[in-house]
Amino acid sequence: MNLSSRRTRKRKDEILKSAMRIINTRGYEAATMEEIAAELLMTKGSLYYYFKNKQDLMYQCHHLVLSEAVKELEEHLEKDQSVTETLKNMVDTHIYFAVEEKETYNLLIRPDQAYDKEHLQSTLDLRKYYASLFDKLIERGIASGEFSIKEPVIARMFILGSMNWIQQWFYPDNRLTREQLQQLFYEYILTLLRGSE
Amino acid sequence: MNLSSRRTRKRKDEILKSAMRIINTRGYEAATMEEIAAELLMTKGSLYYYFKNKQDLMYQCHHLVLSEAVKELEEHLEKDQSVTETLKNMVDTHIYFAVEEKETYNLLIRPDQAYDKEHLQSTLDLRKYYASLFDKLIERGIASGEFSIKEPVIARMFILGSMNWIQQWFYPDNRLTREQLQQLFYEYILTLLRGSE
Amino acid sequence: MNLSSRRTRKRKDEILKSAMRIINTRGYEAATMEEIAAELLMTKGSLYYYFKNKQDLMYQCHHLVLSEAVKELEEHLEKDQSVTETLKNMVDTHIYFAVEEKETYNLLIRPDQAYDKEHLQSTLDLRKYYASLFDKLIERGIASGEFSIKEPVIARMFILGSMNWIQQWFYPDNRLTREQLQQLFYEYILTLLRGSE
Amino acid sequence: MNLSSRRTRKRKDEILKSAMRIINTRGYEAATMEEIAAELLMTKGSLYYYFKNKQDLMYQCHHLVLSEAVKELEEHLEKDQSVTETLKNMVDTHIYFAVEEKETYNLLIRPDQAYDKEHLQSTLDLRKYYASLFDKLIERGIASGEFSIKEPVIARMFILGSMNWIQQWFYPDNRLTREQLQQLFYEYILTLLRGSE
DNA sequence: TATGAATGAGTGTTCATTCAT
DNA sequence: CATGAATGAACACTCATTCAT
Repeated sequence: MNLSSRRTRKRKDEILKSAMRIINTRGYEAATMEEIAAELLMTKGSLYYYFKNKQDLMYQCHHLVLSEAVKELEEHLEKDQSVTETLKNMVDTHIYFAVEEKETYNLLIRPDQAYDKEHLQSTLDLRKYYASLFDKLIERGIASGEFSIKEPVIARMFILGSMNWIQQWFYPDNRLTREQLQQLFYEYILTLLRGSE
Repeated sequence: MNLSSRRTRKRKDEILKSAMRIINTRGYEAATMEEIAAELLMTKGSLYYYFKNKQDLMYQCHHLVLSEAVKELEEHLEKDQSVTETLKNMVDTHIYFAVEEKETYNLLIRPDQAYDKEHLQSTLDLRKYYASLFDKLIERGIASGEFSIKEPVIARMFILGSMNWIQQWFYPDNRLTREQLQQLFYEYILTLLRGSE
Repeated sequence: MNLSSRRTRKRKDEILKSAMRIINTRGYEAATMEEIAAELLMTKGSLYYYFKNKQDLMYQCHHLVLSEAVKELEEHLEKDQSVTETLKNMVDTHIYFAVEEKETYNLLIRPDQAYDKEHLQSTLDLRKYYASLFDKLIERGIASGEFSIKEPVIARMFILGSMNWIQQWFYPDNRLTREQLQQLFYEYILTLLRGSE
Repeated sequence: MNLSSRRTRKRKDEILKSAMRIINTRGYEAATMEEIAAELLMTKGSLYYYFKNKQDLMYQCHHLVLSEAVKELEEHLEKDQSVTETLKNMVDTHIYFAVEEKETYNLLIRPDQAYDKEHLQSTLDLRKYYASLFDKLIERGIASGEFSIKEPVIARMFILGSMNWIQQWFYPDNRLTREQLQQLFYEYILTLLRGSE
């Protein structure tokens, strides 16, 4: 990769960061190209040098965050740790992204309305893969006898849902820090997966 | 209440029903006054006779559904049943609304952006009250020794989140009916609330 | 047709007239919705109450003029006149429209770029029908022995082309009025169609 | 002329050729600097080293083609041939350019909108000169008694118009090749110019 | 009550043009 | 010479909102 394309890459990333800030503040549809540009002291038109259109920009934001999260989860799964330790790490990661990246992360409520067919498929695929990483962990726990849960896939939906919803209500303060929240959710999930008896 | 105002009330309700259908199909921001009116064979302008503006219409939709759900929950709590039976009923109700009313119900992601101060406060208050009904049940379970859960309020967030998220992924089919889903979620929640030991 | 829809129809026609003026001055692509609206002391947005989009407005302009011309030609053909008299009338009509309606008429150079599939087909069909009216006349002349021309369809192209081009160069003044032009062109065309011997 | 300016000249010509291709495909207004540059594996900005602006580039395209056609016509006129032979040659040339160069050639419908005063005057002058070459031929025919036509200048307009319009409808195929078209048009024009008696 | 009509602020997008490097 | 990057004016189109009738 040459110098120029590296610079372009860097600028693109700056724009993505800026866009994410706006998206996480205003929401997907309310985020305007104008505002995103303004944050970077650019003009609307300049964005179109880097991104084909708004949808493209949005998609790349979404994809970037999701990819980073996926990478972290994969690393946790590959490490040689106990199932519970891995669970703690994965819960930490998921909650971290849910809290820090809010909208950009995972709460794009209507990808079918925001994206065209191609972008949509790619997004759904990545989400599915993301979810499958949690399935893998749960299966591992079941295999080792540590977990005992009915309908593990639905349970995974249950668990991810509870974590995704965090963005709706959680604002870190001294009464409840993110770390405490992560610990609590880990314990709830563990209780759930271990089963009642 | 005289005849004329009773007619107005009826018409208002029709509009609300129509608006809900649109909102649940298109989403909050994508729902246009035009489309809502069209469903009723009215014209855009006429809506403004009944509702001050779009925000007002949206708010009343939201409020109506939430109020109905609240009423059901209150009835479950008042009935003379065991804690677990009450839990099952409340879970059923919540999931029912989450699935059937989707967007109108509870997934207005950014009430702070959609509503002005007055409407916002009222909405947040109602939500808080709604949540408190679940808290009440949990406390009852703890008092009776049936439940054992750390930080019950956070746990309630956990539980409601997992149910709210259902709308994001669940489409009823023969592999998983709403009834089965309600049963499974009830069991998960029970496991969680009973605690591990 | 009720009063209201008659009023709408009238307003639509006013807009079409205004649009034609702009189109005939500025050209198809250079004509902006803004300018068309301004001429009517309306705002851009209002145009969209009457027409789906710019393409729709343009198409209806085009279609209106073409239809009027077609009607006139049909009338000429139906009248009980000699072939040469009919020819004179048809030439008069064609040149009249070409001069007075310029762009709107027939010089939409790239209908394939301006229109979507549906509008395009309809336009091409109408043009084809328009041309066929001249073919009909020529055939009549050939049948009666008054005309003698090789490849009559190509000859019709030749003739219509020469008339269409008039808009490119003709501005009526005292050296050459439209009536004189119509007479001259009629004679040229007659000479051509009668053949050399 | 030094080496450097010769190179510039060559590059300029390449750009003109490329631009013509685009213009003849997309049309005058739809042709973008971006696309023209892309065909040459250049960037938009570079075009401005060779041409002052888009108008300048367009003008030079137009001028180049027109000049080439003028040169050919002049050669035909200078050759020692019969009037009819010269006519055939000139018709061949005109139709050749009309078909092959389409838009670039002669169908720049609104030079007054595309060009500023200077470029416009120059364009109109060249066109006038171009037309005068046909006038010269017609006069020659009249002088020799071979042609008999009323208002020869208007007739020349008639003839050129019919040929210019060819681009609007003609796509060469086996039912009608360009050569056949050229022959037919020559015969039509000859018939016309010879007059009826 | 209801509507037809109009408005105007906003939004995404395009594209010729400029200029430092 | 060439380019990457940025600009800004223009444009089509949307939609909540208003108001006379």
